[in-house]
Amino acid sequence: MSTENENTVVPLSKRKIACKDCSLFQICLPVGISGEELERLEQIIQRRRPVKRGDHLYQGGDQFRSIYAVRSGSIKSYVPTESGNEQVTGFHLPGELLGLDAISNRIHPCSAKALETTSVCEIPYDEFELLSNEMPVLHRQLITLMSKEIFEEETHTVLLGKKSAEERLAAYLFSISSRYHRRGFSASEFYLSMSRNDIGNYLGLAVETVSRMFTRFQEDGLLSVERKHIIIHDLTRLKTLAGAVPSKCGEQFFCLRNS
Amino acid sequence: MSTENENTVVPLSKRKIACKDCSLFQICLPVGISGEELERLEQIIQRRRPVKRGDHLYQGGDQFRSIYAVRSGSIKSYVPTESGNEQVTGFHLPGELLGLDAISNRIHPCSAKALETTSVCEIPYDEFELLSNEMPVLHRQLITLMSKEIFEEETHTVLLGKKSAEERLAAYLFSISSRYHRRGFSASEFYLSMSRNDIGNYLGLAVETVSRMFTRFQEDGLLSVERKHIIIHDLTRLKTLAGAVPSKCGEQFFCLRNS
DNA sequence: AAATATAATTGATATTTGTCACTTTCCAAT
DNA sequence: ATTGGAAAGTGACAAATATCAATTATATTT
Repeated sequence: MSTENENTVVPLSKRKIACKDCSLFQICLPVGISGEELERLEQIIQRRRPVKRGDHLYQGGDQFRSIYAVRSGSIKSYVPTESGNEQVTGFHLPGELLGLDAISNRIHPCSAKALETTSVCEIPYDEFELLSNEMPVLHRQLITLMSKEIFEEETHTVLLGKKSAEERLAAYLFSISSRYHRRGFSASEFYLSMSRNDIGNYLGLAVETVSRMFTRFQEDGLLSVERKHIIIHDLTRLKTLAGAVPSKCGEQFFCLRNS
Repeated sequence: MSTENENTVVPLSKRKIACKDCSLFQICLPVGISGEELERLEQIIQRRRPVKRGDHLYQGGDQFRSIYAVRSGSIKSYVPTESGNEQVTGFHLPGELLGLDAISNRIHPCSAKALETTSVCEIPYDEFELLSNEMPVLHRQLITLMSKEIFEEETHTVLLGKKSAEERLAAYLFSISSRYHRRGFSASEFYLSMSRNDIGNYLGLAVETVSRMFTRFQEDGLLSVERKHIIIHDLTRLKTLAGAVPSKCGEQFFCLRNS
């Protein structure tokens, strides 16, 4: 079962850091939400005590109660399958939401596990719904974020359906790089919080293949890799290696996460 | 460019068939929308003249204006890539929506092409938005449908990431069967409106592999296939062959489309 | 700090599926 | 009805990646 009730939750409004002061504000709530609206939203947002590496935010099959926004750290979403393997469906970095796939069914189809010590904002969905009746801007913002998520999933479908192992890893690294960059971190140097196993799983590749690709990229001088520490030497070439981009969308494609 | 402006559009309210009389009502608008609310929604819904096989509803890169619901026929969504190939991202049967991936960006990342003569309801998004401000139930319904779509995409990610060619085709046929069944058609006998090429593309397989799998299934007595005409002889075995299902979600998984 | 378990890497080999070439069947246009 | 072209099916072969096995490096625990 979920660890949901084992952690103390504290209303965000009673803590020092409010949304308007949060460094993720622009990413998490990009539309114009006015001061008063923001205050009311904050009253329902709860900040959980940080979850430790390996802890679950929720598990597949759990009742759906809240959606979550990552504040710091990172979360892996995966579909636990009967056979015991899992399929990793996504990684969530600061400013990104998770749990959106459970709204319709009120049951989490995925599990969500912290890859490191991670803190999240919890948004109890029933309260969010209630508030949204008076503040349509909240619904609109959720719809926008869900549309982005659908787009991201399609992008991943292209990756799994069309790309070679090399293109997959390149696309993956480029995506992580862009997302970190957006958050004010270096685009060319970062730590991967996920294991090679998780990366391979997410990309539909064997761990060994991921290792070999890292080795190849390093031999080619594209990047330096030492375990989880990555330095990209040529971002342009990385993007090229990542391959096929939807035509006509042009830069839109790569900039979506950043807009 | 899009064919969007080449077709005559007629307000649905001026036509004989209204939502409440539509056989897809339960599928397209499953939540309780009251009589008055429905009428107001219908006033903005437009029914396009049927689109012919091969015609586009919109193309990748087009400006986003509306979301669409399929009334009859079928639509293929695909990401056109620079290299000229495409990645098929989904098939839309009667009662299903498309265009949800374009809401955030206001540009269609995918193209949508009719697989046969198809009629759709067009929902101009700006007007839908305006109406939703007064009728939060509309927003709620859209959010529910988007959540389902995200879930479906995750299911497809599991297919592409973990399943063998045999499992992929079995899962595909089972999905189509369930969706037709839900619409009051036979679960065991149907026509596939999409080509082997499209199926293979969608499933991340070569056309030839799809052909071989059909042959194998037929030799095994699982089904009869004659071009696009399919008769499933053993739905239970088909479901078993389709393989991995998220644990704990149990029947939820397969019943989602039906609830 | 040592011991143990976990994760990552590398090489050798196997397997699945893709590619290519060709044939057959079907559908649509004349 | 005929014909041309696309779609589907089949076999032979190739290639990419998975699997297996072994080693090394790195965390984690005691």
